[in-house]
Amino acid sequence: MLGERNRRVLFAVIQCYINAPGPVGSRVVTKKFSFGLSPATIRNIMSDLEEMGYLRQPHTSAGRIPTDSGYRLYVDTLITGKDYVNDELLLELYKRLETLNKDINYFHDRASKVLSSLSNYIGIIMSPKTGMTTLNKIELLKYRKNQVAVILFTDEAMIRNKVVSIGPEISQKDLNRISGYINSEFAGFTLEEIRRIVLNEMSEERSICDSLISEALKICRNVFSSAEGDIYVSGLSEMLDLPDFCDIDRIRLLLKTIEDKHLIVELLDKISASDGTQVFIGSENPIDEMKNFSMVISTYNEGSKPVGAIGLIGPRRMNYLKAISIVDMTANYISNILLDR
Amino acid sequence: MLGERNRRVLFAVIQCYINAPGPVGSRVVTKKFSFGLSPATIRNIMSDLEEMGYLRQPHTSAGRIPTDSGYRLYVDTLITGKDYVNDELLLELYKRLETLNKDINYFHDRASKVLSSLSNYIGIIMSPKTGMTTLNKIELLKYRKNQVAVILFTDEAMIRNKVVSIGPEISQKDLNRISGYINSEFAGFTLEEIRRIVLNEMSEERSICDSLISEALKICRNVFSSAEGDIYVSGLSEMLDLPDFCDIDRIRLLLKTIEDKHLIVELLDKISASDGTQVFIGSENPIDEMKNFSMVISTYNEGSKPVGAIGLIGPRRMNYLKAISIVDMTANYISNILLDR
DNA sequence: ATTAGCACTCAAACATGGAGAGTGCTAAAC
DNA sequence: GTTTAGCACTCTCCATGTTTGAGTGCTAAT
Repeated sequence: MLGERNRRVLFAVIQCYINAPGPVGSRVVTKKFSFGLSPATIRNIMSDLEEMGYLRQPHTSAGRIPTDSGYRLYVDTLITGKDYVNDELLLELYKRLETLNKDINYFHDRASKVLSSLSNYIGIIMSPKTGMTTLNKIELLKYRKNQVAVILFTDEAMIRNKVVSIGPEISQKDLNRISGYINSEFAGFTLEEIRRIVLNEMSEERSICDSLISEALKICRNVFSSAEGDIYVSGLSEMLDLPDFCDIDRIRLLLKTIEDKHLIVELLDKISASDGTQVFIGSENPIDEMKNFSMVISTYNEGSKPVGAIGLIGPRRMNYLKAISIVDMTANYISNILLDR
Repeated sequence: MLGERNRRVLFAVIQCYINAPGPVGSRVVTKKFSFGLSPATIRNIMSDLEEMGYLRQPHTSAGRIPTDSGYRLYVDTLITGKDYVNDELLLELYKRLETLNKDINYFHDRASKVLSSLSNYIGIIMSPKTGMTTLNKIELLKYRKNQVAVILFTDEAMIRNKVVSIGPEISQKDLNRISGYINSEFAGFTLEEIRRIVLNEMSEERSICDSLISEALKICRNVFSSAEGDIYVSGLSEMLDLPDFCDIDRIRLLLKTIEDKHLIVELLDKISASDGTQVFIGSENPIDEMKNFSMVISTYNEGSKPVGAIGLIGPRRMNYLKAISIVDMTANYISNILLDR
């Protein structure tokens, strides 16, 4: 088992490594921390830690760097400790998120910027997956000839609009009848449920006499079809300033993965079913392309229902303390805003 | 003046350089192109071209690479030639843009992806600057207590929505009166004009008795205040695959500029006042941070009015022929779609 | 159990030396 | 006069040593 002293040395190494990349030697540890032990003793301890798999040497006769299990131990201690809230950080965060209180529009965009600028890592926010959100009401507005604007209100205050082209011209009055019908029938259902019901209905009644209903169904299918959530990413450039990104191939891979989006959307989607803040360290990362990075992810809630996810992507050598704090606090802040309205 | 033969040699060098980075030597030119001249003669010509400022040597006894003025000459020839349309490319482009015909929603996103994937450079699209677009109609829909959803229809088929919090509760009936008033008063004006008028009105009648009008003005101010256009960027990762980006600092700078957006928005905004396809080569670039890159920009129109801009960002060593073709054709395609509806 | 001392190892930084590509110049050829 | 062959020269790139410094592991003394 891992003794208290060994653990303290491990954490010392991790902290050194987070502060400055590059293998950490025994002398450095004795200088920065006062263990009251000589470098030789530290060496022995570090050797033990290596055997246990918490540290590793990039090559013989270099210092040690933490392994993923080393980080894991460290992070677990942090999380159970829960003493990570930093007043200064909290204040800064609140200051920057304050505007969200006044104006909730485009909050994804702005909140992801806050995440990244405060942490210097990549901030991501996933808007509620359409499938999870429930319909508040729908409005159909005639726009031009043959075009209808569909305004979708959800209970989560996400509004989406879409222009749908229709065959025959429909009067605003008829549009009102359609929307009234949809609202009375479907309000409170999740968009995903509605999608399924509509698809069913369509396949059942292939030959619908009433052209109005047929048009209504067509509109519904169009609007409720795309069920994917969208993610907002920011802070790429800040992240490149970190010394970890001297390697161009890593940048390439990261950018590709992020531009692709679907892998991340998938992951965040799974996460948002669960609750609490999760940390993926390097190889723990479910996304293969990201096994060189760490992620801190949490969900934000509408009431008690998780509706979206936020997170940070950074190097393995991430400042986990800070990252976890930021993600945690931001998630809470957003949840509160959503609740208050 | 520049003789025909010299010009042909210059273009040969440029084409070699575009195909593969790295200084172009006299021998290579003679091998790839059949001028019927020996390397020595080519050397003399290249020396002349250097004196005229069209080529330069990165260091003594290396081959030549084109200067910005060299590229400029080349591009000008391309543009006046106008014979750059490539059938194969055209076909591919149309195939990919076809979906836009059916569903105009999110077309920025999709069109910028087409731009980038076809060119391997960065594709950008600027949505119509709000200031330029004209109001078709506005709809105010009651959403929750104290919240009104504002749906803004413009003549350019851009729809924007926003949630506005209001003080006292207003009935849907009153909202209809407000929107009716706005529509009758402002339809056909540009959003920028409306913004100015509203601001004026507010400062003039500080003490408005009718609380309804006062609320209406508040809503207007909120909705019409943000006049900035938004840009959509894609293809960063593809671009990194080019051999030009071995240097990490360039990537950093580029990413920063793109994330910042406002510089690019400003530029595209100026452009969209004018017409036609424009090319900025390296140092010609109005944006300082982008003086290591080239841009090809064009506008797309609603009828005869330019309403947005599209473009490509690539290395100086860009395939200008292809880039100009792609931008040109895409701009035309989008304009046609906007017209047809 | 801890520590001082010492030999050993390895990467990173710097220096050295062709090889190769390309130029500029001069003198000869057309 | 234009073009070309020939040759000396220059500069980068690459591979190969050499040095330096940080850091370890081991052993013997405390």
